[in-house]
Amino acid sequence: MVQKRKGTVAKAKPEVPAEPKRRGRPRAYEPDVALGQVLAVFRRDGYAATSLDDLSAVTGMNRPSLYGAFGDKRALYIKSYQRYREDYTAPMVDIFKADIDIRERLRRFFEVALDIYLSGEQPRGCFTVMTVASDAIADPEIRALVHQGFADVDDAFGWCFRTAVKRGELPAATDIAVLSQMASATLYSLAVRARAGVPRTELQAIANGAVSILCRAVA
Amino acid sequence: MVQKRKGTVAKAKPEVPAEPKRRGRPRAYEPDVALGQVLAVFRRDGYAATSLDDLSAVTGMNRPSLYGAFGDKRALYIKSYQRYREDYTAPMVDIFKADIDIRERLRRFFEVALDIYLSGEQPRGCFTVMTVASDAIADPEIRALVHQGFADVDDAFGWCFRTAVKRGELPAATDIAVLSQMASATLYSLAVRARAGVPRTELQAIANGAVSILCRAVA
DNA sequence: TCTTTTTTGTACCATTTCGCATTAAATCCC
DNA sequence: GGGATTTAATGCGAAATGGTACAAAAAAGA
Repeated sequence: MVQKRKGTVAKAKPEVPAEPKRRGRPRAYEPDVALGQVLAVFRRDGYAATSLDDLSAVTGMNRPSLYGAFGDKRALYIKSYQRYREDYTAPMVDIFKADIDIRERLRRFFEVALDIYLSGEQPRGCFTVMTVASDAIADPEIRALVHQGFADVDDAFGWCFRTAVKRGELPAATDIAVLSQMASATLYSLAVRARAGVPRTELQAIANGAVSILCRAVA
Repeated sequence: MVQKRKGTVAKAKPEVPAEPKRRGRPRAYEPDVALGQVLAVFRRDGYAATSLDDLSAVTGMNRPSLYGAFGDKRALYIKSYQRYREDYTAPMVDIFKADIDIRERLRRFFEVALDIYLSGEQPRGCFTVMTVASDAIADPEIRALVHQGFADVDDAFGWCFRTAVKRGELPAATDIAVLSQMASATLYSLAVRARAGVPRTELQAIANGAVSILCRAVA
């Protein structure tokens, strides 16, 4: 039971942006928390291997509540995917804001990625890769999300390399598109190897090697 | 019905290495063919989303026959994985034997990979990546196969770069391990994007870009 | 022809899965 | 307090799933 404040000083403190004093029986769960738990299971087992009972168990919600709150399994997966993306854009934005050179920026980028991929007791990898590798990729809406994910990552790296060129860290003739896709490739490779159980030190070595190749001066 | 020769000139021509005139009712299927069909379904839908009924349907074998021939679903998956690896080592070996420079060798490597990843009416991607991204990766034996797959690919690229150094195409100081892992990363990236529906021309551009980065002379 | 051997094909079982219908509970508004 | 409203909880039902038992079929060998 989570009850937050009981109608004492309600007026002065809005807390959450909108809490319009709902009418009926109060929810026994926090939608955000539940979705986070759902995401964790999807990340562990993938789309097909996850049953609604699994999600019911992990959230403590029974199936009808789950259904009422989020919709069917497909809707739950899509919401989980969006949640995943939201969760991990914040730490990435920090890296963009930092006044650092391209090597350090890439290093931090891969470091955060490894945090994500290795989270949990068992390494989870990347939700996007898991989605692509599942039968869920046959779904047009999900495929569109994945494509957006690709583009966002490519663009993020593109910004990094473009900024590096502006700062004079890389030559003007740098092929930004190619480097970005190579950096993205490194990311997917880390995701795959991480989920397969490759230890973090080894993954860091791969990331470091990638940085040195991607940032070395051309002849 | 496939019957090959009936006891006419059996002695002179062994055809298949061992066909010891089996005793009971003849099989109504060709194990190799069936396993190929099983592989195709696993590649399309992944481990969890594939049911024994699906496999029964595609092979034309009923479930008990399937079970008797290959074992349970897990055994079927492992055998499919091994079959996948076997199927695609031959074309790779050809690339090793060819007397070509590193750029051409990598180009062909990625070309064959794209043939694999884009095979079928719907792009299938890489079995290894699909396995990693599924819940099957929790299985130690399957995980061992995946790790072997990683190592084999890294080693194959390693041989390519080592040979290139020997041939004077790359400087002696080349970090072969790093380049190999980058090439592997490119491969996984192609696999992921291919399965997500990225068109071949775009994938080829990525591959070409990777080749130019991996083979450019250092400063 | 009759037995033995191997596979096929049908049927079955226990469990899981998804989805929904219905009832019980908890809160707000009057 | 009484109705309205929203959610929780139980449970049903139809279909799918993995796996197996058992009898029929098709071949070889005696």
